[in-house]
Amino acid sequence: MKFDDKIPIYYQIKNYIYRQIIIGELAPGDKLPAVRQLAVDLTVNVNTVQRALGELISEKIIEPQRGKGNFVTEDKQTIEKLKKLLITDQLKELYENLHKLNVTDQEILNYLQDYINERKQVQS
Amino acid sequence: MKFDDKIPIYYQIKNYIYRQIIIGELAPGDKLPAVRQLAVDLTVNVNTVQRALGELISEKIIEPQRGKGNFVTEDKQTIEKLKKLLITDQLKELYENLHKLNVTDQEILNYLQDYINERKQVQS
Amino acid sequence: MKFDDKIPIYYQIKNYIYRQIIIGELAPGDKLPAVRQLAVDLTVNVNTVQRALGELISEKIIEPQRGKGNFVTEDKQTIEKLKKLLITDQLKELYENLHKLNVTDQEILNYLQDYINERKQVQS
Amino acid sequence: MKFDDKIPIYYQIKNYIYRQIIIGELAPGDKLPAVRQLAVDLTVNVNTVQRALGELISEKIIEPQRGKGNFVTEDKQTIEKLKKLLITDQLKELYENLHKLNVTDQEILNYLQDYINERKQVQS
DNA sequence: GTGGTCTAGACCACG
DNA sequence: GTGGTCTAGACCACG
Repeated sequence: MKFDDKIPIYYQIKNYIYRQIIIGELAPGDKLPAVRQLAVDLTVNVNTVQRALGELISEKIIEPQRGKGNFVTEDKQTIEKLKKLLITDQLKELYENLHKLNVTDQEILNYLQDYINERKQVQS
Repeated sequence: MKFDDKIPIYYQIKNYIYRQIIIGELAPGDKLPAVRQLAVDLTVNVNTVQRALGELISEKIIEPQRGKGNFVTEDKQTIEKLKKLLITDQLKELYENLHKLNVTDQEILNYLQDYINERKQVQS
Repeated sequence: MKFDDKIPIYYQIKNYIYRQIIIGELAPGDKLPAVRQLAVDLTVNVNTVQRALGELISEKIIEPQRGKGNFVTEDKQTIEKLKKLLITDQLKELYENLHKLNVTDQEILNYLQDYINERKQVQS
Repeated sequence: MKFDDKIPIYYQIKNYIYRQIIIGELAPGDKLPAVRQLAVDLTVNVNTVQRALGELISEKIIEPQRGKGNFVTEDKQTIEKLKKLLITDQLKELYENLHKLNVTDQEILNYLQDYINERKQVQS
């Protein structure tokens, strides 16, 4: 995994795990890879992983079981809320950043439509 | 100005100045506020402002004139390119982040449309 | 049983058994539940129970009999002393912690009286 | 400072700072000693202090100012609530632990009164 | 000088 | 094997 060096790594790991849960790669009740395994997979230090997991635990996204590992919350509502929150955060950021550049609502939609079309063409 | 404490402040200042230039708040050839003034306005340390300006200078977005201050580039094409780059970066980030959450192209557009509509309603 | 995750579980199990003995749930000479049974009851690993019992044995609170199990000491004085010790430890901890918050002797008593009164009202 | 080796050090540091704030040793708006200074004073590692402070920050008890240090919240209500919470937690723990030993409400009060009297005598 | 983040490595409680 | 905590030491952003 590549990290953006402008943002704390533990923070990017949090977002990575958020995503795994939302797309179902990690289902409710699933055990996360061992902390040390995650550290190897992500080529970061164990403590950095711990920091990310620590925050996820305090957010009730994952639940630790002593000596067994960390598990994705069984509460599907929590996950559903998380998904909506992440999506809205993204939309909000795009919207506000483009508005600060004096781009109008309609232009934002057009730009996005164009962007998507271009990606399709490149792809095909 | 509020800063996101996950991202270096000097970096956020750079983006702030990019925006001022793109929306014409700072026109080509305009003199930027004095470094010390910017530091006061942004409630930030002078060194931090200097670091942001240093990078803008090496990117040719602004040009220093000895003893006079810093001036926005006269090259309108550079500014136009900058604007496109910033917009595309935003779109790309939204698009990729939502795709990582398994949101389809059409859904992205719908979500954005919904988001914009909701904002309008709140506003009015 | 719920465990405080800031304190070693074996330590909390020790206190749990202390209590069972003091309130007579486990009388002098009584056989303790089998280690494996305790582990199930407390939803804890057998090793953890063993560690707690090991310390209780070295404190002469319980006595192991080869192949038969562990038995509560017959020495009632030992139990009586244990009770006084536990109570005094509790009082000492309360007293010292509140004194560190600059609460006076009289205030401690008042606070406790108030606390007890409130509990009664909630109950009734 | 002496630490109880059954409880995480970072947790004991949190409580230590809680106390300093409640007794006014650290007043609202006061700057805390530098992280590295605290580490020296408490003879623990800087990271351990950081962990304690990190939690105090997320609890809004202290506020970090980038590059300047950490400051006690100016919100006296937050501090007042904290004090009440700490006292109630102590009372609750005493009460519940003694009740588990079958000590009655009246006995708890008597024991505490006796304990306080004894301490006075020893002192004088 | 001040806090924030990270790495490397260790030891412990628990399963 | 698994996570939790801690130490020692480093580098960076910011003041």
